Amino acid sequence: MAKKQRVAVSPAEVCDCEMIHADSVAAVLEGLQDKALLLRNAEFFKVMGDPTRMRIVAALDQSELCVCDLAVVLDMTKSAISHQLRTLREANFVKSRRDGKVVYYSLKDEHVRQIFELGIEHLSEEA
Amino acid sequence: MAKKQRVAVSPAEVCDCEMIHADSVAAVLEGLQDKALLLRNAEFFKVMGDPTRMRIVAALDQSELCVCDLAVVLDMTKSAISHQLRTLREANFVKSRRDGKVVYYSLKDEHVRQIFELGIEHLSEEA
DNA sequence: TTGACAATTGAACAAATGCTCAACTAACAT
DNA sequence: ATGTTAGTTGAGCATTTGTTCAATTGTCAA
Repeated sequence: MAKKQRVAVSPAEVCDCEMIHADSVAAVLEGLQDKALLLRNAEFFKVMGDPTRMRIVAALDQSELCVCDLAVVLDMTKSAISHQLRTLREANFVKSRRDGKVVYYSLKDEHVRQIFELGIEHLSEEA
Repeated sequence: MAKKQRVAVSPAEVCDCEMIHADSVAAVLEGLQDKALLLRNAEFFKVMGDPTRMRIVAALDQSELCVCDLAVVLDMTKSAISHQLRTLREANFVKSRRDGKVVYYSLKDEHVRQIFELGIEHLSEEA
């Protein structure tokens, strides 16, 4: 009984429908990850969820490269690449080091490499 | 020598910069995954890269649920949920079964569960 | 058949996003 | 100092995207 009170407000007040399976809903609400954590997780996947950023990660997965090299590899302008590198940097996907006029980028950690490669693996299996 | 010809066109023609490290570029181009594969990979991550879809996946990771239940759990309208379920269905993230008026959704395979949970793990470690 | 409810769908609208272009900074060579 | 090249940045623009709202379909019960 006490458990049921976990659903604090009446469903009718917060959404446009009745609660069909009160038990399931209560159980899921109980075990569900923290909303903030899930949002951060979405944010993480979102970074990889862009064609250009995905290709940059794939390229850096092989070798450290400068912005110019990346522009050649992806066949895009330095500006476009640089904008996306900013996003990747802010999301902690890549790190950079400067040597003279040239800025070299590389993947930040195994973490990123692991997720990227797992995605590739799964797609390869499906085929 | 022959290897170098892999870069078919002059860099100046396809982007706005000179090639700084011809060797690195050639090597990366050589080993880089097929572009189409990378785009499909980006598409895959993109699906998880939305807060609502992420939360739906998290909820279904715990239990099969109907649209109404999901609406209560996420505190959103059935319509909004249904739209996102469509995206998830088309991307093969979830499957559905109908029982009378009610449609139940669940995660399609281990694949999805594995990637989702790997993301969560990594975020948890960082903290 | 009629009414009720679960779910889906399409149009519309606001917000977010990625690229281009031009201007700018940083570092080096002359 | 001046010029050159690598890289960054901000504004502008077109595209994509997520939610809302209203209308519609599907299923069951009376």
